This record gives sequence, structure tokens and C-alpha cells, in this order.
Amino acid sequence: MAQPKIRNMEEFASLSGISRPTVSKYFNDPDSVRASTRAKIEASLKKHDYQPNVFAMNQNRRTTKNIGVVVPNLADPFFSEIGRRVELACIDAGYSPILLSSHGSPEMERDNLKTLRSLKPAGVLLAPFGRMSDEAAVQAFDEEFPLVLFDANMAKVGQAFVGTDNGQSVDLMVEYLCRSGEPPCFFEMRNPTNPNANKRRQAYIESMERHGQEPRIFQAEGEGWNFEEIGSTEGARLLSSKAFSTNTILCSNDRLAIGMLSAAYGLGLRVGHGTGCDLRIAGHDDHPFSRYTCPPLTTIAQDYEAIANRAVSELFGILEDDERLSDRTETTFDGRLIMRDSA
Amino acid sequence: MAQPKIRNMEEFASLSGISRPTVSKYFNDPDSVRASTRAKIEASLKKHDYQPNVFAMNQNRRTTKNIGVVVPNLADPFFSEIGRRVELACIDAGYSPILLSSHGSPEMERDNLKTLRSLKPAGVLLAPFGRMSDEAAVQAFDEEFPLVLFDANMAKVGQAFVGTDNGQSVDLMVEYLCRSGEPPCFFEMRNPTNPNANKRRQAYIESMERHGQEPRIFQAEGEGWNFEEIGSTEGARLLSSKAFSTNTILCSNDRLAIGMLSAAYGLGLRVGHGTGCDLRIAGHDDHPFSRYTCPPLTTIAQDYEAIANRAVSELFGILEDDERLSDRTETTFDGRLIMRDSA
DNA sequence: TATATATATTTACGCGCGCTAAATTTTAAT
DNA sequence: ATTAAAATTTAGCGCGCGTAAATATATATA
Repeated sequence: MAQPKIRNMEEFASLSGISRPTVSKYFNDPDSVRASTRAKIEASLKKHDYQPNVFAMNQNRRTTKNIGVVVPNLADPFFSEIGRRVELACIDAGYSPILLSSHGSPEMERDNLKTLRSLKPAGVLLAPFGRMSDEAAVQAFDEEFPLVLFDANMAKVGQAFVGTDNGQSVDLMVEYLCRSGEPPCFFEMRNPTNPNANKRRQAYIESMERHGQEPRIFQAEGEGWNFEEIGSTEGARLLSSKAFSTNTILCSNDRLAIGMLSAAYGLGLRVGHGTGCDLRIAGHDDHPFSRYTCPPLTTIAQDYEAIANRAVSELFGILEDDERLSDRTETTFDGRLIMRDSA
Repeated sequence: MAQPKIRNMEEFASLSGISRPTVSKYFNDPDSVRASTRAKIEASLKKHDYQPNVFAMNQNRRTTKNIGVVVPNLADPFFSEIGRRVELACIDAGYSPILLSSHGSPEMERDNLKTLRSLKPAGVLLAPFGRMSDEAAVQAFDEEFPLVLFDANMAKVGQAFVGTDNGQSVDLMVEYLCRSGEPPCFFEMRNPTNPNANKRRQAYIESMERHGQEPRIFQAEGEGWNFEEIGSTEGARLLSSKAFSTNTILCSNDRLAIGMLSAAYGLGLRVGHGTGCDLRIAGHDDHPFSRYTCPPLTTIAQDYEAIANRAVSELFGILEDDERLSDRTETTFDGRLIMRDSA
């Protein structure tokens, strides 16, 4: 790092003994210049500590290196985890990820898309709210930018979707629960903010029917993203009134299950599959904390890594062949059954 | 929204019947133009759906409206929560927050600061790693931009610091634990990544001495940010070997406590302050899940809201009087004791 | 109504870099 | 050594907006 502060690319180029356009090419793609000049530039970079002005770079460019990443709620560990992986994958590919959380509000999702539009992203990875998303806004966005959806699907929007096969994953859990004890009832929110909830309910019903069992669904009242609170309050209400028709409860997601575990504990009910247990509780998502609940939560692990990587590679695939492919792809990964002590 | 897509401010200005520089002034500060022209512009905005090009806007500007927000790890609910509040406070003030997570890595903190520098932020809010942070990089950043630290302090860096008074908060907990049962031992990581850990240990020692008790510290081996895992593994080891000299364990933070609770459950130990309980466990931070652990965790609540708001207002205060104030301020808020069932 | 002051407009320039086309040099292939 | 191909240089325009100075217009004060 030298003392004289470099003002612009022109100056850096002449200090490096290279012309400005060549330096410009280097910053856009280091492999597009001859190895010997690349070496000269990189040597000079180590001496001089220059980085191009982002705003000038992006202003007059056909397409930037920005990748927008929008998730419904970073406070939810599922999204913070998958967001992290997506972010790192973008950086590895030489892009600049811009991670935005909608903080649980579909309106802010719309705002986030608006913000992103002004950043001229090369592409966008969106985990939408689903039916609660501003469909027109997402659709308009889809027409303007390469868009890949993940986690939650929306009909005919985005050039690709990547997520978990809820049919497979829920069936896996139902099968296990039926085989190892009483068939499960299903616990979910009446007005789920999570769009996968509907798929999971449907998958539960179908799976139960395949097993010759009657599906039983219990719906919790409550709005918003405070799933643990809802699971705990409504779980306590249902448990104490002995509303459940079976001793096995499959929760729509781990956060509800964590609330349910807390409710069971409060009522002095022993949760687990061992002898002397009153109740089995299972979840879905392999939430980072589900390993440390009491008892540890039996759940379905979504393949975060695969979903994040595939979503990113789908997007980059689209970016490379700038032809807009007509065929929308949908990729789902299997869930894995994580057997712990709660069920 | 009209059909003809507006290309630039020139076009929008003439459509609105106003000159471009006046429109430019409006976007920089709506209150800086006459009410009647502001009304004309806003009416036109509703018709035409134009927004200025971010890159062109920021390129030739003395100072942007960007506020950088850097946290050590968004996967930690504490930071995702405080990051969320900071973000919203910035938006309310008409700024564009850019939230960056260092994903637990001090190297990425350095990269994030580098990224931010190229975005010419009006100011930066940084929750540093503390001693693990690249001190030179942070210091250099401090000289270039208005910088406010939060959560973790660094000596003489940043123009202000906002956080929790660990001395007060830990003392509050120690006092409660001593008063209500056996005096606590202290459980922490040997090489804590969280910089507040050292302050808490010190606070624990001093508080115990004030209470005429001998401090006892137990340190867990383990690196990284997987605190629950470390708390669980090391907790199980210590509990099963009956290493603890008291039945009361104060954990350096809630995530370690959650791991410890899990270990106690696995060993069949009953946690709580009631009769028939074997162990009391307390934490620190009022982690979002601490309310739903089994039993619910007694802990210290940091005042997220106050810390976030004060950090933001400190920064905006600095931005307004562009004179660089010589006096560095340090603000700490008291923690609140949250009594639940675990201790 | 005349004068002083605040606000708008006009004019003009520059920011730092992307991008292009033609001229030139370097490298690789014969 | 000759030739073709690839890389670099030179030269120059343009992006969309910030900003400053000069000028014109509107509002407040006398």
C-alpha cells in the first residue's frame, strides 16, 4: 500500500504501465487479459491498493455483477442459513450478492424488489411469500430480470424453482410415525405465512390415506412469524383439553414443534418414544436448535446446501446463455429423516 | 404508471414541468424545494413511476445516503434481531442501510469493510469481533468514515459505542442467584469469539467477591460459533464427571445455556429452582428461544431496541454536525433480569 | 408599490468508467 | 522467417446525475 492515494483507473493504469481499457477488462474478467499483463496488474494492486469506483462501474454497463437475494425473514434460522450459503456461493462465482430480508412483511418484499431494480442486478434469487407475495410485482420483476425462486414456489413465475419435495419428506415422516407407533395428527397454523405449509398439509393427508389412516388436522390461531409462541399457546390449549385424538403430533415445522414441546413440558407431559412417555412430537426443517431441544426433536432435514447451490447454479446457467430459455425448471430435493428422541 | 418508460431525470423533469436540477434537489431532500413544486413533482411521480439511477446519483456526490451495518454473524439471533432494528431505523430516517454479515469470520469483516468503503457510506454501524477484529483495518475505516460501534467495544475506535453494561447485568444475575440458592459458578468458552465474554467473566468475578463468595470458572474447549454444540458436549462432560462445585451454573450466554440444558436433559438431571430439582442454569441475552426451552431459561434481557436506536441516533448526530467531535461517547444500557423456571 | 430575500431555473461542466473502432503491438502457428 | 491471430493501445463518446454560478421568479417586508 503506497502513500499517494489513487484517484481513478486512469491513474492506476499508468502506474501499472498498462492502458486503462485493459485494466478495465481485467476488472470485468481477470481471465480476459494475457497472463503476463494480469500478473503486472496484480502486482501493482498489491502495491497500490486501488479499487474501481462501484458507481461509475455499474452506471454505464449493460449488466452488473450484482445478484439480488431476497428472503422473507432473516430472523428465521432457516432463511439466515440458506441466505448465508447463497451469499457465499455468489461471492465464489465473482458476483456481489445483495441480501435483503423482507422482515416478514410482503409489503417490504415489494419494496425490496423495487430497491433491487434500481441496482440493475444481473439476476435475482427470491424466496417468496407465495400467495401473500405481490404477484404482479414479482411477475413484473420476472420479465425484467433473470429470476430464480427457491424454498417457495409460485405458479409460472421465475425461470426456475428449487426447493424441497414436501410430498416425499412428509411421507417419509408419516411412514416412520405410523410404523413406530400411533399414526400422527397434524398441527399447523390456520393462516400459515409459510407457503410450504399448504403443501405439507396436503402431503400429510395423502400420505395418511395411503397408509389407510384417517388424517386429523389441528389448526392454531395466530398471525405473524412468532411460530414458537403460537405453537406454545395453542399447543397448551389443545393438550390440556385433550383435543388430540392420538399421542403423536406431526408439526408443520420445527418452530411450531418447539412451541409444542414447551407446552408439553409446562403441562408435565413426557415427550418421547420410550416407555413411560405420553406424547410423540415431530417437526420439519431440522432447525438449528432442534438438536438441542428437550428431548431432541425428530424432524426432516432439508438439504440447505443442495438447495442453495442449485438455486445459484440455475441462475448462473441462465446468465450464461443469455437466450431466455422457455422451459421453466423445477428442482426438488428429498428430505432426510432425522430420528432423535421426541418421536 | 404510464406506458412510456422514462429514461432519465431530464425526461422526468420536463414531463413534470420542472427543471432537472430542481428535481435533483427534491430527491436529495424533498423539503428543500417549495411546497408547490414538491406537490407537482409528487403528483408526477404517481403518474410516471420514475426513480433516479442509483449509480449515477452516488457517483458524483460528496456523501451518499448509504449506511453500512456490519455484524459478526447474522445466523446468531441476537445479531439478526439487532440488525433488523438498525435497518428499519435507517430506512425511517431516509437512508439506505446495507446490512453485511461477517459469517463468524474476522477476515470477512475486513472484506466487508472494504466492500463498504467502495460504497462511500455516509456512516457505518459496526458490531466488531473485538480483539479478533483486524484492528488496523477498523482504525483506518474510522478515520475515513463516521463510525459507531455497538454491542462490542474497541478501545479508542469509533466515535461512539453503544452496548449493554455487562457489569450491571451480570451483577444483577449473580445477586439473584446468590440470594435464591447456591452461589453460581461460571461457564464459558476458553477462547470466546464473543468479545463481551471477557467482560462478563470479569463482572462475574467482581460480583462474586462483592458477595463474599469465591468465583469458580469452568471453561469449555471448542472453537467457532456453534455455541449450543459446545455447551452441550462440554456441559455433558462436566456434569457427568460432577465437576461443578455448586448446583447453580451461570452461562456466559444463552446459547451455551441452551446446550447445557440439553446436556442436563440427556443425563436425566432436573433443571429448575423448585423442589426436587438437581440443577439451576441461567444465561445471558434473552435469546429468542430462551422462552421456549425446557424449562424456560432464566436470563438477562439486553435492551435490543434501545441499543439499536441509540446507535443509529448517535450516528445521525455525528452526520448532522459534520464537525468531527473529539469526545468519544460510550453509552451502555442496563440489562433486565428475566426470571423463568431454570434458575 | 417598491425593495429585500428566499427559492427556481438556466447554463455549463465534470465524475469515473464502459464501450467501441481503428491502429498497433505481441504472441502463436506455420 | 513469415503469417495469422490475439492482445493491447489510442482516441473518444456517452452514461445519468451532482454541483456551482448566474439569472430569473416568487414571496415577505417595509
